[in-house]
Amino acid sequence: MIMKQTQIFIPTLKEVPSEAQIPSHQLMLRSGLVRGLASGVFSFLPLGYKVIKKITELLREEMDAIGGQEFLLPALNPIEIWEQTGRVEAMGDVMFHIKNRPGLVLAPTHEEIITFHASKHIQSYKDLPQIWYQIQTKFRNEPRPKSGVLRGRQFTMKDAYSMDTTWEGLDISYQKHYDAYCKTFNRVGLKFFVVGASSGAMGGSKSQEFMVESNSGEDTCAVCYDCGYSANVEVASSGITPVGKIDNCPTIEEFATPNSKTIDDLVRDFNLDSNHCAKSVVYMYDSKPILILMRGNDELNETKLEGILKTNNFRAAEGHELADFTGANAGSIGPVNLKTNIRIIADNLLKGANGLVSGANKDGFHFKNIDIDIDCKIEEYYDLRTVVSGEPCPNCGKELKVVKAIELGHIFKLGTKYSEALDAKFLDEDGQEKVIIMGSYGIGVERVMACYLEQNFDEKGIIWNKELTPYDIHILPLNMHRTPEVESAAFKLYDELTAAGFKVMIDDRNETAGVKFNDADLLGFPMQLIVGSKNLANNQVELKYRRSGERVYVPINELVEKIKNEYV
RNA sequence: CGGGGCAUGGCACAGUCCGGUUAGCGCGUCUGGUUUGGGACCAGAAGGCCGCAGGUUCGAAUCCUGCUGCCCCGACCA
Repeated sequence: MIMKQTQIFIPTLKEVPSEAQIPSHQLMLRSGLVRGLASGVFSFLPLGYKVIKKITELLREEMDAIGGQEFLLPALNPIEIWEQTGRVEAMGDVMFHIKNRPGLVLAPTHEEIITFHASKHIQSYKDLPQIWYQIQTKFRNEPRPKSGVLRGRQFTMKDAYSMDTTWEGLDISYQKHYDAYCKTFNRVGLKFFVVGASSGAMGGSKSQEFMVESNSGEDTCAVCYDCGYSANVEVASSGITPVGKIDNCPTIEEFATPNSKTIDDLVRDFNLDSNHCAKSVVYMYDSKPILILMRGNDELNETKLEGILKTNNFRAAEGHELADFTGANAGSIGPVNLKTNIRIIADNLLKGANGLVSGANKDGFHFKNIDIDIDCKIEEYYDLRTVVSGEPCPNCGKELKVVKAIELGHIFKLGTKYSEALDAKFLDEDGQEKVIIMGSYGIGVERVMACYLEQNFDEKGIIWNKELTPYDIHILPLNMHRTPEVESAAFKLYDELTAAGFKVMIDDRNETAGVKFNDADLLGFPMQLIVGSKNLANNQVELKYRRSGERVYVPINELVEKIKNEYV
């Protein structure tokens, strides 16, 4: 069948539907790739499904290349298997439960099912290692679906699982996936970076996330594009210079600050350097107070604090608690002259600092010329602050960028959590029974598409590349319906290009040139072939490259060869 | 789950505060004609139980109550 635009279902929209907030969602709707069906649930229309199929094919190629074997596991799962690993409880409300068949749940991921099958059939070390993967629909009852296809209740995931006999084997399998993921995302044409991550409810040891920088993202990461350092801002550090000592600093002295409640007030009223204004924040943990001393303009990172306190059971102290423990209200609290004996920790940047200004624990008064070594009782110094954009990279010293990011893929060293729970064992060379050592590796298929769109569009519409585009070439015959020579030339080119292996769509609609140009730019296939009577008179057609906008006039008999050479 | 916003032809919106014949505009769609290299013009047309259910009223898109759905912020997020 000839791919005539009049016969292909591509419901484009001139205006942006009000429900779409982010570029990828707007573009998907406007160019007729998807339609929303319910919150977090989407239908893929023919053009969008072509893109999905291209992504999944690419994923298959890269998974097969590392020895992966494709499965198709059911989305409908017996709850018993999930109970054995304790994840019914761990997943909580995220897992959909079937109401009129209480023994069944909808799978939010597939570690359990893979391990179940492994436990039945993997018997010997000779059966290992294995890499099993699938591309399948997942169901998660997200509390708040958002950002179009980025966070849905139903989505497609390429999930892979490795099974090894040893931890060294797991390292190898993990590295294979790491490399395969880099290759995949490079082929797709995404700018991405990798960050270390916590494994959360998945269990296991090491895990890394593949991230794409985007304002639509839900994670915040610090990235250095020079040396490749990257980390979630929850754990990121920077190479910023400590406050340090100044020479000939006078001794500590109290002074009245009646109108200075905040660091900014102090800086303004007394012409101070905010870096020398030490900020004190008081937290309560396990019913005990702790005073945290930081540079005045720094923000406390609660994830880091959680690591230090070894509990997530903490909160900022309330007003009356501040007065009870320190002797002053917020705005005049400091590490010196505290009413009660409380634990004090400080940020690394303050180590050895002097000349500091901080609250006097007496409303309306501060101390100046504080020497932290002489005047304070700091129990320990830690990295407590949140990294800010522009600070030096802790690795190479170049500028660090703090960016929002979308999580595209996640790789885990699972270990034996699932194989132990589901009794997936094998006999080793010595006849010893051992537990299979597993890894788990996921990529969100729709997210690949959305991330690509977030990175590849302009005011006119989408800019597809060869790897993902639904069609390679868009033929735009102008005034085709009244100029037979245009029509015959356009269809002849269609045949030749198709025969040469390209996916071609021909805009045979009876529309004006402007309409065709604008729709072609919106749909964004890499090349547009404009066939008009003027150029045809010179035996030429116009070739427009969507990404650069460049147009060249090509003799018809050279066209196929030219495209073959260029489009690789 | 907490907070906020929205719901009127396919899309984007006005009308709602202050109730009153046939609910309006732009885009899109259909018909005819004129156009024809960047969303063209003229003429005509189709398409709405104004989210759903109750209530108030002589009369409800408009006021009241309940419900549902969608979007945003937060919480949450293998």
